[in-house]
Amino acid sequence: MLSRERIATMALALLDDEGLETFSMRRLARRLGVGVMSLYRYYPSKDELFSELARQVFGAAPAEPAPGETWRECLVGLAVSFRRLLLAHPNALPLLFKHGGVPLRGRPAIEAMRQALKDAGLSEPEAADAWRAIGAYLVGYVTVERMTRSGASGGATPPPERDFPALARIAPYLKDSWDAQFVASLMVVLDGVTRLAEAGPCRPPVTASGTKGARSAR
Amino acid sequence: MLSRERIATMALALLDDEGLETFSMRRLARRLGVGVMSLYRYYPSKDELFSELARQVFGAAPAEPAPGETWRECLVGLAVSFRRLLLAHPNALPLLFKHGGVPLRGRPAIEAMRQALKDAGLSEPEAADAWRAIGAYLVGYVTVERMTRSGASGGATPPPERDFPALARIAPYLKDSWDAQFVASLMVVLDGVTRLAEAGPCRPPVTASGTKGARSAR
DNA sequence: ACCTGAACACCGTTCAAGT
DNA sequence: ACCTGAACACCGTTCAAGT
Repeated sequence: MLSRERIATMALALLDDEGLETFSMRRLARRLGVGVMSLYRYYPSKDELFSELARQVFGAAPAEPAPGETWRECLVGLAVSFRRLLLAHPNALPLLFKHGGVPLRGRPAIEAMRQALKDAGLSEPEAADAWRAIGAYLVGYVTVERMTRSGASGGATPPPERDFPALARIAPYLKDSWDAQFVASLMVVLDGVTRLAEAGPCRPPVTASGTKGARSAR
Repeated sequence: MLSRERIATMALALLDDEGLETFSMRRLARRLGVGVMSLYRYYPSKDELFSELARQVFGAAPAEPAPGETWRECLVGLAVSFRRLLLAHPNALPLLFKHGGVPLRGRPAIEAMRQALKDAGLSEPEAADAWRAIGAYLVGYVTVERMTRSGASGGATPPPERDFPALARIAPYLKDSWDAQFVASLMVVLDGVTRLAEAGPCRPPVTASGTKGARSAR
């Protein structure tokens, strides 16, 4: 018996196994042992199915900030969680963008991140700048990581799925260099946030003088 | 008369006009007024053609650092240039990753960036962390920008192609909010680099204590 | 209610010709 | 030398049936 859930589950498995490029409704149907058209009773199109997958992969309940954390610890925790979420199904990463109907803005983890920035003492516009810096870093790092790690495309790169403890012992996790470098470079970004915070809430906005020397591209 | 160049030029035009999703060898051939198979005399496969396009789009001569710039000005200039390069052909951005044979590492702009970081007083490993932070920020920001700007997919989003002067007057450029926010958040990252530089060359590496409180994703 | 085969308008690419 | 049509093994999706 077919169902939306059974289809979505198998679709995610197929995506993890074979990659986005070779995914097709016909292959999915073959795996489920049904005719292609049966799928269309449950999802009106491939796009709708992909939207569901995006929701399932990236809509996972985000980590709750632990009480008593500094804003920095909170941001590191959220960033690490987010990266693990993205890497859990590496082949689904492009779906985050194409089917971006995922409500990123309202999600608790995102709000927790904004709150952490406010706790750091940033004004509203400063927090927005910091938020974009961190968000772009996250997306960019994982994108580059996915594309660089073990060849250019496709192959299922099983993520380090083991749970790492909620408390301090993540040193072994840091042995893997991708993980370590992710955190190390994140520190650079967070140092920038620290500097913003230290400059106080009345820091003047960025002016043209700060961008002197920008040059045309070609 | 067909040629590698004529095919590549038309392919880029087709890509800019209609997006990556709907690009096909058959459509390209129709646009050139030839049979599909003629294309295969010049490019052995669609993948090879795409590699050529990636080289053409992202291999453009990068901006030279102006003499007398501070490292910060240099980095801002390079980042802005790189973003404009990526946005010049937004539909080609995915090619940068899929056909990443593009020699990013050896390119002058990249080396200039590394040099700017050394000028800031960073040690070799510090420069590597800072480099990854900036690089991930660039890729992430442009990726998010591309996916958010004017709907989810496809449509040709003509970039602001006007040349802006090499000297200070880039204030009008900053009127567009994507541009302004790109620079503003880049400042946060660069503030982090400044902090690294101020801490001196002997700053201890990131330790597990800095990542206390990281939590599992689900 | 639930599933499906045939058909349509597409793909990328091979191969054996055409000029 | 340069180009090509027919053919193969694929796509997503519509539509009119089958059970």
